[in-house]
Amino acid sequence: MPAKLLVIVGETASGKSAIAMRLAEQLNGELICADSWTVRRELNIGTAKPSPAERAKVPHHLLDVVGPEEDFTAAVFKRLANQAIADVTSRGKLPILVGGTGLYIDGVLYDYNFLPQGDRAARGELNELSIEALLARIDAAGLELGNVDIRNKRRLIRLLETEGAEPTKQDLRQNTLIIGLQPEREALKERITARVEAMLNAGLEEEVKLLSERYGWAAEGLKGIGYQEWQDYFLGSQTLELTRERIISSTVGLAKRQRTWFKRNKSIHWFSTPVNYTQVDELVTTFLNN
RNA sequence: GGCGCCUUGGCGGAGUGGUUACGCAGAGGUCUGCAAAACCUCGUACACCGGUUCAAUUCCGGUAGGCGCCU
Repeated sequence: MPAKLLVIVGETASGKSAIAMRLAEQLNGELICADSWTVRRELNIGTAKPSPAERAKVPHHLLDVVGPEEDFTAAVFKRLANQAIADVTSRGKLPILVGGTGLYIDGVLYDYNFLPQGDRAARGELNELSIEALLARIDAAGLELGNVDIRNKRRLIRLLETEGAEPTKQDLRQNTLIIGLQPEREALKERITARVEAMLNAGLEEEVKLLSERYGWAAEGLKGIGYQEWQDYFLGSQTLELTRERIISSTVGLAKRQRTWFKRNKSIHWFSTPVNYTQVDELVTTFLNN
């Protein structure tokens, strides 16, 4: 029987951090961040990374584990997250997995057997090919398309890389409680707008400028929301106002895709926001006492 | 008052006498080593009233609103 694990999921700006901090302090817990962007060093303001003050109050794991230009994958995350969970548990504390990157979370909770990693150079070459050419290669290799989306290049490339191997997953990890936060649409949009405003006031422009100069726009870390939108601005072809609008709109789009991802998970206990803490506490207490 | 031009789905913006672009926004969805990624699906709108026609958003006339010029 694996150790108890509390999980908090939800779309971006749904208020996950606040409730996670609260529960961690209340339950003597430590946070493990399941976020594909806060894992990167130097991306601080644009990723809404927990502040030094918050990190001093409650230990946060898996922040700042790779540089802005390095590769990072869901499979690596899974390994690190499992190590962190074991570590926190071994010290008698409660691990709390919190984040909005659905694939990372599911990889841990459902024990995905990530298939072999593709060769980087080969992937680059395959990327140059057309859909037709990729389909021809798949056919030549004798691979079955199955229900792979044939209009999605990445999936076709992945099929070639894995040579048609079947991925597997397990049932939900035992001793796991998943709490989901679902804000009302309009409220979320307001929260996102306010957050982007706060990022700008906190010096996002300067952060992006430094990073783009140091690593270049092609670096992985500069491709994220809150970063790539600045490229045109620095070229002088886009106003600050429009840059702001684009960041907000990308973020809203992200929230929507995250919602879609979590929606299909029937094991999540949903809470609308503002969160009713009494109900959450009740649920968590019952979980921990069983 | 006279003459001319314009009026397309939430916004922008094409176009056609019959098969009803497109972009953005919005909605729904897929998802196993790039996931803040990549990809898929969804909108019968043509100001109003008549007329011509087998058929009008598309042609003709009028009405309303907007824009411009003239007296």
